[in-house]
Amino acid sequence: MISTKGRYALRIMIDLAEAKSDNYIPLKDIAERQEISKKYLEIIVKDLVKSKLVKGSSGKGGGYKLCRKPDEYTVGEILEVTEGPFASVACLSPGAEKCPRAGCCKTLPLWIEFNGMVHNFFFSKKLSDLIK
Amino acid sequence: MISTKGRYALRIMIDLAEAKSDNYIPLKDIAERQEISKKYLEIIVKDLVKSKLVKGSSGKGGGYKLCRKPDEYTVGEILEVTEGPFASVACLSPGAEKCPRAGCCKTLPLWIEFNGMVHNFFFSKKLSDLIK
DNA sequence: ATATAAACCTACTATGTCAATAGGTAAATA
DNA sequence: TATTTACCTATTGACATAGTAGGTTTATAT
Repeated sequence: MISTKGRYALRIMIDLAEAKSDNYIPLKDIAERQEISKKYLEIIVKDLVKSKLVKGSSGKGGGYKLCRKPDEYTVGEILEVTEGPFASVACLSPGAEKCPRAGCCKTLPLWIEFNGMVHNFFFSKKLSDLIK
Repeated sequence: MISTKGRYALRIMIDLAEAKSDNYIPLKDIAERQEISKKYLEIIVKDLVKSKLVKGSSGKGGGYKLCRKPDEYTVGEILEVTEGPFASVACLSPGAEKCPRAGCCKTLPLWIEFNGMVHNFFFSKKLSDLIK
């Protein structure tokens, strides 16, 4: 289940990618266009800034803009920044204590295969694929 | 993220599918083999019984057994019974109030495509594929 | 008949995550 | 210097997850 954080992050990125000018776009404008609380978007955009997906500029005339061209972002990296790494089951999440049953687990190969498929899906989609 | 309920349900089904005899298998045995609390498995197996995936028999000599052959179950139906329907985002879950932005949402096609892929993955895998 | 072993049933609980809200401070521009 | 914007810390209500606890009913073996 993709949470609102990831989905809203993607919408922020799309909104920025669709901007005609090279100016910084205030979050207030994005919030209005996307009909999402600006306060909540602040939390999300902070993750995007921290991960160098967007850059912010304070003060009058400030806002946010992309750091790269839309075809240089994958959907996967945008989602991972806000949702954490893709892991369909707990035992596959990075930093999980290794399961003592891993050697004999009949379901593990299924989760690994699923995880790989999900990863591949999102990392082969680009931000530019979602525009227009 | 697949929760323990779905994962344990799958392990119960695999355990039953691997039983040599046609006898009912007590949950106590499954719990010991799988190293999962029997009490918790009771909750999960109840869903499996309710959905006619397994049948139970009370009393001495009782337990659980499959209702069909292992190749007649899909992994998808087992997971859905315990986890609820697959829905990668809230707006695609059955019974969700329809989103007013659906018409112009740039991300919706992505979620629909992803959802379809996940659904197809799990419903084309059979229980018998996980054995041995 | 009766002891036993099993399913079946209802309720409770601790913990954590999600989806925000609230109220500020710092920075840059007009 | 007023205004606009990003940036920061803390808090909250609701819900889901992952169980635990203790009992009742049902069927079999002796």
